[in-house]
Amino acid sequence: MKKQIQELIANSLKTLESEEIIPAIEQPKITIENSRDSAHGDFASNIAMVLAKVAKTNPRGLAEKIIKYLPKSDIVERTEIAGPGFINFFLKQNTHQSIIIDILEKGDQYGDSSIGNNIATLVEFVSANPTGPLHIGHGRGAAYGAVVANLLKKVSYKVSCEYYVNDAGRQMDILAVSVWLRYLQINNKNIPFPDNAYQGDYINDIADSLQKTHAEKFITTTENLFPLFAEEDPELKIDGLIGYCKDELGQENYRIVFDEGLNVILATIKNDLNNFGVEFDTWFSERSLVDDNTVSKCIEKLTNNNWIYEKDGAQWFRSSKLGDEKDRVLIRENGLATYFASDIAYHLSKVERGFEKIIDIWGADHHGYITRVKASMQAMELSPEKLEVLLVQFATLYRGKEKLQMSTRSGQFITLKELQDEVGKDATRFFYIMRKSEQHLDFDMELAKSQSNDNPVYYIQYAHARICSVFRQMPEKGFTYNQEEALSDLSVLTETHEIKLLSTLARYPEVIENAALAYEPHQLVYYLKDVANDFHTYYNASQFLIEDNVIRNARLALVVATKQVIKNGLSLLGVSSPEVM
RNA sequence: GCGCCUGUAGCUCAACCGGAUAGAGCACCGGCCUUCUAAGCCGGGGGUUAGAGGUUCGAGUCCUCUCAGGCGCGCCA
Repeated sequence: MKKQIQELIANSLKTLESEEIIPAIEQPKITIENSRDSAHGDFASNIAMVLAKVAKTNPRGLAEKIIKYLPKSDIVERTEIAGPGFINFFLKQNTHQSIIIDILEKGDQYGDSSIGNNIATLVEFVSANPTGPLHIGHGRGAAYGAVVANLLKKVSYKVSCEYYVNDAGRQMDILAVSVWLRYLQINNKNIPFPDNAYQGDYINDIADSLQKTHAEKFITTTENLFPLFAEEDPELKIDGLIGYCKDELGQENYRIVFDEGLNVILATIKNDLNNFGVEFDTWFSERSLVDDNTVSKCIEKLTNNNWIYEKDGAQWFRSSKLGDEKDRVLIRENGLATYFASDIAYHLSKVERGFEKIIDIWGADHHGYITRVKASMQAMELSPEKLEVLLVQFATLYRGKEKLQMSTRSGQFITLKELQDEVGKDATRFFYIMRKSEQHLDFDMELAKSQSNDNPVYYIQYAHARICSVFRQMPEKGFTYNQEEALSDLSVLTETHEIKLLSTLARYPEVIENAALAYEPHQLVYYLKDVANDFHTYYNASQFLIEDNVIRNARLALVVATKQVIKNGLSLLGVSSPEVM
């Protein structure tokens, strides 16, 4: 509808120019707003104020001329000049009412848009290290990423969701050592366990299952193990243990222990995400980038193009030439590639797999990382503008006023699963995305539980359930609903609350498009609150199940359309639309 | 110290590429259930949009500075 009004104005301006009433001017984009106040009509444009200066006239005068030359329209009832020079558009009532027909025809597809043009898009999110179960911070990224992906799909981006599995690197070695030490402890209680190894009970579980499947296969002599615990620097201590573990077990057995930890934890993660309603198309292994030489190819290419130099025994990438604060190490003195090196290869892979739009969703603590990844894409000639990095602030967990410190290594954290079990899936997902993603989120579990009845998610779901209830009661009360007849005579929907609800429903496609293009699920959340509010108000003001056939049918059609929009919106958020509450 | 982000009602947050009188929820006060679910609706109080300048027809929104908070500044990931 906005587009139609835009065209009307564009036409008028063209006429004004050709009639030489105003000079030929370069036109800015004509913006049309939804009026906040119904006294200002349905839509408003500020075009007269924007163009007044270049047209060398005053805004109200220009507005008058624009209105005079507006082409006739089927949808506009009248226009008005208001305030400093706004042009307000009042729509004909049947324009409002016809949205019901549109909604009921399109059903689940109402709100779809083609603006994404089937552009191949990769959304990578969560990607937590598989060193433990997902905690509450990951949950926010999971909910956010899933909804962003849903929104983009709705507006015709061809979306693939991916989880990058960091199955290489030191953290994973620490995990393997943690498992191995717990395994050894099963047979020898005297073996110590370092503070900075992974403490969680799940490590014991993995060790137990290792014991069950492989019995005593990984038990080695431990005489040389004990002295390693004497090392004072905890990081050196754990590195010493890693080295010892690798040497004692040998490559093959070390891999078995390592993979047991990886696979068990990854399975837990997958399971928790599925239960949370978050699914991935691909699970991309970091190790695979090393194994298939993508990493080394990248290093080679960068070296050939003089993006790499050697200093202090390490290989450095000249990121400072591309906007970064300093150069970054790709290959360490000890010969191992850094995480950043893998990431360069990973982004090469993303481009090589044909993705035109690459969305990375990271925790906000990684924001300093953006410049160097873009720099690396530049150096790799990979069009860094394809990459869009979205940051999600961490959620801080509270129990009442008590802030819960969390760290994966210490094993003290509330998992996503526990949160979901306690708060419920719908409320958890809704809570996570009802705020702008770059805002801090204080997730108070006490509050989330105790106030669960006041949670806005129920407000919206309640509207849906109420509508379902109306239709359950209908036959009991001896009424019928004839949709065909309803759609042929919607003109009886003229009450204030009806018009309000109709115009809110008409906004849905625009909301989806805006929310998708801005990667802002919370826009949809706020919109759905509006829909629910308009409906509840209407519900309290008007009776739907009444004798008058024409009015009853028309009202029920409006109510069905409302139900459809709520269901479409909630399903994008991954929240259920209950029929009974 | 440098860089990025944030600062809106008592609390938690909105405000559609700069638009009209800055809006909701919670909390507080007052109304509405012989009528489709009161998990609801209606009304009321509550603001110098952290502060000071600037840009223009017009600023919560853009620019500069100050203050306050968060995050980042590894041959960790």
